[in-house]
Amino acid sequence: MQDRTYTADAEPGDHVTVAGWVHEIRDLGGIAFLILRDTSGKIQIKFEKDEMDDELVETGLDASRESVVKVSGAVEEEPRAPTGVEVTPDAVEVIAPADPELPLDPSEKVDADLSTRLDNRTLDLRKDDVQTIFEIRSDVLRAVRDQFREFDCTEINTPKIVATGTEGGTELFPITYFGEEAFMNQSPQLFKQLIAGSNVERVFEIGPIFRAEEHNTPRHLNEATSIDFEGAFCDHTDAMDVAEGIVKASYEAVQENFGDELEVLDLAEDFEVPEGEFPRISYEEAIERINATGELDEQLVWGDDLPTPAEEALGRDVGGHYFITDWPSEIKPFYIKDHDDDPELSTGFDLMHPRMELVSGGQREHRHEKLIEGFEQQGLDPDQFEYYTKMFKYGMPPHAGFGLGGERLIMTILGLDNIREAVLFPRDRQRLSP
RNA sequence: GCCCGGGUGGUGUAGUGGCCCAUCAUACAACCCUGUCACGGUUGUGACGCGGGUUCAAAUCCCGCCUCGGGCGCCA
Repeated sequence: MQDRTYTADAEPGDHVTVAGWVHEIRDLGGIAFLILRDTSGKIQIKFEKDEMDDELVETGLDASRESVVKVSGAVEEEPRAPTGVEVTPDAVEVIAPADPELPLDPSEKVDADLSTRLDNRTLDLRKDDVQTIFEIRSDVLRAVRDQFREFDCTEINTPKIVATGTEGGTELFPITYFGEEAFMNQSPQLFKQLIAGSNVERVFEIGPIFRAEEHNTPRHLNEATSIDFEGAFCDHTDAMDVAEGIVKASYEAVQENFGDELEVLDLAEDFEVPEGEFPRISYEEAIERINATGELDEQLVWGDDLPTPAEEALGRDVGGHYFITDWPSEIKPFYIKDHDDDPELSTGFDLMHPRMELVSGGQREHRHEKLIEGFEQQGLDPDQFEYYTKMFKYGMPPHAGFGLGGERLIMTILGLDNIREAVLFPRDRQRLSP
């Protein structure tokens, strides 16, 4: 439709053809208004019954809500119209009628449950705030890519069908690959390391990860988008700098490109760009601070993983993004390097938002013998990972990286209650369709 | 995987054994209304997740199943 004008571009004095959905019809008697909605916004179409062709009026006013219509007419300035302009139609065509019984209400007079919304995502996305979530998601991913390029990174794509997992076989979705057992990849971890070890050196990937865990929470998905970084000749502090830069660039993009929308929409009321450097708190200090809050029933001791209430208590105490560094080696995976001067301490770090963990990263073990030892210590068979370990025999530089949960980033930026709000078609324990 | 709490018109809800051929909002239909902007008014349409049980009587109590939400563990 080359002759179609977006509703937002209709200027007084123009004769336009607009096309979109019937948002609402308000019939006042002698005069009636049809509100037509497209991706750019809404515009009012005026029907004066006594002064206009009966058939045209009937076609326009008989259209059910959410039908797709095409309207041609003169655009006039009209202070009484919601957008200051309205169209007096000379032609109306219903292109695709909608069943009057809608599975949810896109005009948002009545809320729908999340599961009803996800079952009818097309209609759900016709709401301004829902559409804006995904416009923002798109822009955040653009900003993330731009920022990685600032950091001299090359974007890569690694396989999602793999022969072995990253950390064993328990959380993987098994599939059949030409009669052989294979899995959906839970993380690009091993592949991105193999590329960082080439002279590409610094890489990032934005792609899906698959986890077969049967959790059912507002912050977990079985298919998620991972934002991964890996850099040769980087240590864990460099990786933290990159993670911090990526998160801040995301907030800045939202502020710059969607600041006005956030003001208007019922979305992200508490939005603010994080200021200053993210504090880097050692695991040991984190435990002390959590215990000092007195919010936990039991005191934490060295070696404990941090349970959800502990993370929340520390989040309230810190009041913004922060890193937890220097985790005990035993609770971090085999590919994370220990500190040279203390093998009990790892270079692993997490980047936390007060609500939840966003990033997990660290410096990697690049020494072949140590890597093999690590496999054995975690009860994994190094032979199964030979495609990975053998490349550590041919000059693997020190390197570091992280994985950032893409949906968690969007969720925390916008203050969404449920991570499913940040995915068009989420995959969770119960949902495989649509 | 474990532990809680739910499923009532198209949508969102009220309703803890009879007072309910089930409330309200929205939607839809009809009528009235010439400037609405969540238009307003009147009338009407439309529902107790599935199966079994208890009872004179079940949306309501019990059992099983399906399904949704939340918490925990673990994670991004």
